[in-house]
Amino acid sequence: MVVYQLGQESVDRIFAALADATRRDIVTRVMAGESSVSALARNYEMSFAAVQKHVAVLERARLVSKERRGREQIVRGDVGTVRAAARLLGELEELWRARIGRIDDLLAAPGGDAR
Amino acid sequence: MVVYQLGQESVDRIFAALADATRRDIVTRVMAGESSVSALARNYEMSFAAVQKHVAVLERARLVSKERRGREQIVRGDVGTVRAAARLLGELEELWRARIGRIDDLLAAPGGDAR
DNA sequence: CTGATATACAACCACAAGGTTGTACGTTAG
DNA sequence: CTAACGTACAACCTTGTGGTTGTATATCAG
Repeated sequence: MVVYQLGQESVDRIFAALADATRRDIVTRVMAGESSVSALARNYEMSFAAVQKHVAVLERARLVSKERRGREQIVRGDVGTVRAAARLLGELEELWRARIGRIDDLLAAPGGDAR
Repeated sequence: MVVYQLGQESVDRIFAALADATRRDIVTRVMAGESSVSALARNYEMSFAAVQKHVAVLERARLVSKERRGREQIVRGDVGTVRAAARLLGELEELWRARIGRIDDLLAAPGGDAR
């Protein structure tokens, strides 16, 4: 399995890409099954060009990839990037858990102020 | 345990808030241990007002909460929101897994094209 | 070849984001 | 009381974002 090592700008792009309901919907669709850009566009009430831009944002964030098939571009979801993002959130949870652990330790120490 | 049910705008705010390295750093710090806004501000090379704005963005996204303590505002991380975001990403992974499962089924069916 | 389809991309617009400085006000230290 | 500290917020500026329309190009059907 490929392990993703992400720079700050990559993380910026991933979360920024996910901060739009249309783009989250696109990712949802292509994770469930690949689709051409025009087929995706038919699902939304905006112009084809707008959808094309959304796909481009997702592509820059590596949340999806495109592959040309004849005159169509087939869009696929990239689960590795999703997992990388989920792992970052998991690390935040871990920090929180560690803090709770320390608080428990403090409460358990009768003298307190254990430096 | 409280289960978070998020509207689209809430999800927008959460991911948008996480799409900035300074804000991710703030969340990281307050998950590890609470801190006043001014103490946070000392870690960055921007103005106090800028950090204050970042905290406000995180607060609107419910990634952190503030509590006044004397003249200071104490910032704390909200692990529930982080978990809610992680769960959304988990659902995307789940869609992907389901798709892989279906592809396996197709490959396993000798006749193919089972409509 | 012709016409419809799928895409790419530039130009434009309105508005939000991320930063600054300046001002005001409540709280704590001396 | 006074001064310093911590915060809040408004005004402003520059850049980015999300949409539009228009034009160009490549592929497929007949």
